[in-house]
Formats: sequence, C-alpha cells, structure tokens
Amino acid sequence: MTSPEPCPVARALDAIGDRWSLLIVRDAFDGVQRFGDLQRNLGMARNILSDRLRKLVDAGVLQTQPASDGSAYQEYALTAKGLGLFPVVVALRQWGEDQLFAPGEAHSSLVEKASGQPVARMQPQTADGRVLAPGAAVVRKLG
Amino acid sequence: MTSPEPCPVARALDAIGDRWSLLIVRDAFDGVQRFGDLQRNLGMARNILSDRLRKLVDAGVLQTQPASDGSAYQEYALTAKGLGLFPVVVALRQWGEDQLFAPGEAHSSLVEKASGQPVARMQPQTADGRVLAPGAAVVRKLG
DNA sequence: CAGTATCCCTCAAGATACTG
DNA sequence: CAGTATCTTGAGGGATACTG
Repeated sequence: MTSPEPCPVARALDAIGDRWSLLIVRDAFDGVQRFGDLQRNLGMARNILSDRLRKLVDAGVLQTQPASDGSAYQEYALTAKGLGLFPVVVALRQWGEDQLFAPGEAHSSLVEKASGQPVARMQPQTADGRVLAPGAAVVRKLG
Repeated sequence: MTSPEPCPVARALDAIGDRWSLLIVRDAFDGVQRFGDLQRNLGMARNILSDRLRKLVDAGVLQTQPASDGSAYQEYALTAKGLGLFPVVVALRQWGEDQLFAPGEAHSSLVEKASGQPVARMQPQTADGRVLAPGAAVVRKLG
C-alpha cells in the first residue's frame, strides 16, 4: 500500500484518500481558502490541518498565495491538478445524496436551493461521448 | 466527523472513505468476488479484509451470494448502491491517470489495451446535459 | 490570526495461529 | 479455502499551550 502504486485508483487514494484531504478540497472548491475558516468549518485540530495543508501543497493539489485582503498571511488555492479533483468530489456528493440520505432528509447542498441552479452531476461515458451504465459490459474496464 | 453528517460528501467519505473500502469496491467492479482473491490482490491482512467486507455488507454496498462455482463459500457482489459508486471509482482512476503518472509511465489500466476499448471517463455536467468546466461559475455549487 | 510544538490516546492495520 | 481470535504496533488524530 505504499511506493510506486501501479493502479491509478490506488495512487489517487494514496494522495487524497485520507480522512480529511477531500473535505479540505471540497471546501476549497467552495471558496474557503483561509486556515482559520477551514479549521472552523471542518472542526479539525489545528496541527492536523496544518499537516494536511502542507501535504496537499507538496502534492501539488493546493498552492499558497498572498491573501487577497492584504493581510500578512496566505491563502490556499486549488492548482490545476487540484481542480482536476472536481469530478471526484461531484461523484462523491452525488453518491452521498442519492444513496445515503432518506427520501425526505435534508442535506447541506443548500446552494442549489439558494441559487436556483442545479448542481453538477456526473455520468460515466465513453471517449466518444456515449453514456455508460455500470454493469457487466464495463466491469472489466476499470483498471 | 461522526454521526448525522449533513454534508453528502462527508457522509460518503464516512461510509467508504477509509484506506481499503474503495479498493475493494474497485476490485468488485473488476469482477473479483472471492475472499481469497481479494486478499491476494490487495495484499491486506485477512482480519482487516474480513472486517471491511462485513462493514461494506452492513452499509449495503456489497451483498453475499452463494458461490457461482458451487463451492460451499460465498461471493461478495456489488448491490445497486455499490454499483452507484461507479462514477466515484472512474473519477478517481481518471484523476490518478491524468495527474499522478509521468507522461510515459505505465499504469495498470491494461484492460483498455487488451480490449482495445476506451475505458469510461467522466465529465461533470448540468442536469440538462451541458458540459461543465470546473471554475468560478460552479465553485459555489458543491454543497 | 496563522500557524508550530508537545503530549496523549485511540483505533486501524499487520502478523500469525487457529477452526470448520 | 474462508474466515475468526488474539496480540502488538504505529500512525493518525485530538487538545492545548505557545510564538511571531
């Protein structure tokens, strides 16, 4: 479970598959960029957040940049690599909403209601754009 | 980080966000259904695999069924809920391939080459099917 | 405010022996 | 072969005090 993982899924999980990284990334997509905001938002220990941020920066998922409000501190922003996690976060949210909530149960995708806009969803598809349903036909194509 | 998580992403990660579950699910999508095959394939300790399988069954992601070869044991198969993780696994694999491998480096999505068929890819899209690029416009829609 | 440094502790994970 | 039982370890994580 370490070193040169040959499986892309395993390698991805090695990079961002821990308990906090993807939640940090989700918040980053949501525009949260400050240490304190992340910490309050996620309710995690400062040292852990600090460590996770460093690792995400080392991994090239986040980058630090001067604070937009002119304060002496920095902000954490998604890199291109980090933005590439968008489908992952969307897919996770989608599965969570579809499979992990009771029919009437409220979840916190409030933005949809607030904005009146449907949130992004995912559909696996072939390279030529045909929609793909999970099942026997694709079962051996996951790598 | 426990109990009634209101965020779908957090709840999803609570269910399958540990170090092994998604790898087991990936193998399941790949047709691996036997305890011993999973154990050898993933190189994980028997007791951990046993525990993880039980939890995945409890979570409704996997179900046991009589072995197809008539042996006395059982097989672990994806439920509908588990099949719903297809986009998640695909998105993870896609990100891994695109961002975590050097240009010429080989990864183990051999199936594509073997079958000559392109593997599934993901594209986030709106409810009406328009393709969505990650960025400012969608940044507040992740929930 | 944005971190770092310490201390502590739980739990996930590994190894391995055992059972039907 | 398909697990279960037991033991041990180490890393991940939490609380909190501290610094620039």
